[in-house]
Amino acid sequence: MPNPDPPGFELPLLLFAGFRTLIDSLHAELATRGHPDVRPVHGFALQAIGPDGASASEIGRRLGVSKQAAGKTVDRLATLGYVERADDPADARRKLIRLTPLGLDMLIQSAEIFDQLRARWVAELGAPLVAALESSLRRVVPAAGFPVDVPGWFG
Amino acid sequence: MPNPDPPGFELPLLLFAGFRTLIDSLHAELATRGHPDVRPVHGFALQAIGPDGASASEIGRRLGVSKQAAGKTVDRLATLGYVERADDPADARRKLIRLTPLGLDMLIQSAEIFDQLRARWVAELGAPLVAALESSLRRVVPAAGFPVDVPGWFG
DNA sequence: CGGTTTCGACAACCACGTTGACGATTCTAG
DNA sequence: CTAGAATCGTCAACGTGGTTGTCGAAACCG
Repeated sequence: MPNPDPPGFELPLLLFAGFRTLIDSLHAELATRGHPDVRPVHGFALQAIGPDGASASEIGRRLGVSKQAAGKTVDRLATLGYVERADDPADARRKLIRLTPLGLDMLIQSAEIFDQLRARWVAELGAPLVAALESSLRRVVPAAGFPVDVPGWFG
Repeated sequence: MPNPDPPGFELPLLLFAGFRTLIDSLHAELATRGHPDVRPVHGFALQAIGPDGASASEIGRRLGVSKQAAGKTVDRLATLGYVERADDPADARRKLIRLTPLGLDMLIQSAEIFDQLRARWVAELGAPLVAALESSLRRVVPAAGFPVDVPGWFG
């Protein structure tokens, strides 16, 4: 019977707390920069759309959710003014989802804030420890590019 | 303008992916051990209840959610057979939520599986790297005991 | 050309969270 | 001791993010 010190349940808690800390800080900062209404889910969706745009089905695929769920998220993002739908001239079925300038700004700001947050960790822990943390995690998580399926994991 | 390598947005992704990996593995394994229907949220709730039991309001406080939300979760847990409600002899308002043998078993199995999963990381990375990962995170996350408020973070 | 696939939308549903309100009970001051 | 305040659990209404199933329209392909 394994009984290591510390107990195994601390590891997931720490990982989640670290993730949460970063996301919460990101959105607190985004709120002060003109993006008060954006939620974590929206940030991931905006990332999935990217500067080149994508169809709703494609977004769903990248996010690991159904096209219907992606469509709903796009609806909300459109309401918030972060994306717009345009007809695809090459395929009358598709609607191309594109970032508005506001959406693009949000993406740019997020990248900047994330860099600052990482820098804060470097200031706290030193560059080697942060690098070790990243490389350790890279080795232990199953290979997944950006399109990591984040939503819905709780349900 | 900070432009470190790797970019800052990789860090939260890695943390989340690490967390996700552990939780997914946990529940895949739990499913093979007689707990197929339990969800991540339920595991946290069971932890919040603990072997000594707790009131619904107390569970909500530990989880960082409203007492109403905690009550709903308790409902589902009771339906699944993981907890039972008992009148508190000392306070007619309270209902004491206690783990059933099934709920206690789930908690015990979870601890065991988490230990095994951590051991797997140790086998992959070596004990020093895993320890460094944990101690780094401990330093960088705001102090929070077990009752880390996990649910609802996405909404 | 016709069968199959894909796209986006609609509906119904579920899980999990929120506020606000409520009676019942307990705590606490005066 | 009793009146007011706080707490407990529950109910109702709602929001958000997910699911499946269905559907017509359009595109793809043998």
